[in-house]
Amino acid sequence: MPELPEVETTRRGLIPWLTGRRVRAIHVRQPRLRWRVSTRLVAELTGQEIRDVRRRAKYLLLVTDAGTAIVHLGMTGSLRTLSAWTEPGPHDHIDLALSDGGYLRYRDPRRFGSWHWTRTDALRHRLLAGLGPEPHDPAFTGVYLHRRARGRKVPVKPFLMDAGVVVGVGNIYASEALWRAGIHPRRPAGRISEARYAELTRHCVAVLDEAIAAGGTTLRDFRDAAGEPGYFSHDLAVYDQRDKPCRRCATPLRREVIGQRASYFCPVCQR
DNA sequence: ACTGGCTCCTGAGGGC
DNA sequence: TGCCCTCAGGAGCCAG
Repeated sequence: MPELPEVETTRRGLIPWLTGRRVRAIHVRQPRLRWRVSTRLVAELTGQEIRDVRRRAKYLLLVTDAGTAIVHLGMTGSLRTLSAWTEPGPHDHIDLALSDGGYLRYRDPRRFGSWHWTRTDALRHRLLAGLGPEPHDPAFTGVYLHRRARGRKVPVKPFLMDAGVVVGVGNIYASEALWRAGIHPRRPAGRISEARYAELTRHCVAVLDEAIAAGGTTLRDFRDAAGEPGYFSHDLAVYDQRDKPCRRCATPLRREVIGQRASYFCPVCQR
């Protein structure tokens, strides 16, 4: 669930609670996430002061002098801050006890998320090394997308969701950006003009920015660091809106599976 | 190099 | 009320 806006909303909420705090202790109640949480992470993160909370793609980076914890929220993960201890629920897998008496609590019912530890430059970690540009990176342009798409037959929607192409655009915002750009999600990536790709990059950035401003999209699980849902759900033009009238042309919106993912679009104004 | 398909896991919601 | 089925915001990995 968390796409870039949800991860960024979480990051912004965590910063005032984490930076400058020391990790007093780590409680891993369930180490079996997407990958097993390493004992090395627990050993080396304990006692460290968190210098900064950064984000690369949908990964959150807890930066310390000894190394960096690389956290992914998967589909249902959330990080919450607690000012005092409360009894953990069944899916509260990891707690960081902080030096000010607070806690950072990781909840993830489906356990598709992950926690990694690296002593060196996190951006060179194998999970991050091959990622494409951030949507806000000046390198993310129509020229860039057009070049990357050359010869590709894959539908543009899964192309846009490929983190090797551009990061952070997941199933919701890919549908939204394509609707705004008037591009059919099934159109082969290699058959879109540079000008249309330029338009698409602008819509990607705009929809992600609007979602961040609204605190993200909560469909069911997402909560920010304070436990609050995001409000961008009200502004979704197509995602999860099957049969509702298109906001532009009133045609009933369609839902089709493209690349194994539910996709929502207007069959008339997206070409 | 691409492409499509599978996989990990739990819970919500709909139909009967 | 309960059972069964389908679906869910990610993305690494594999075979062809």
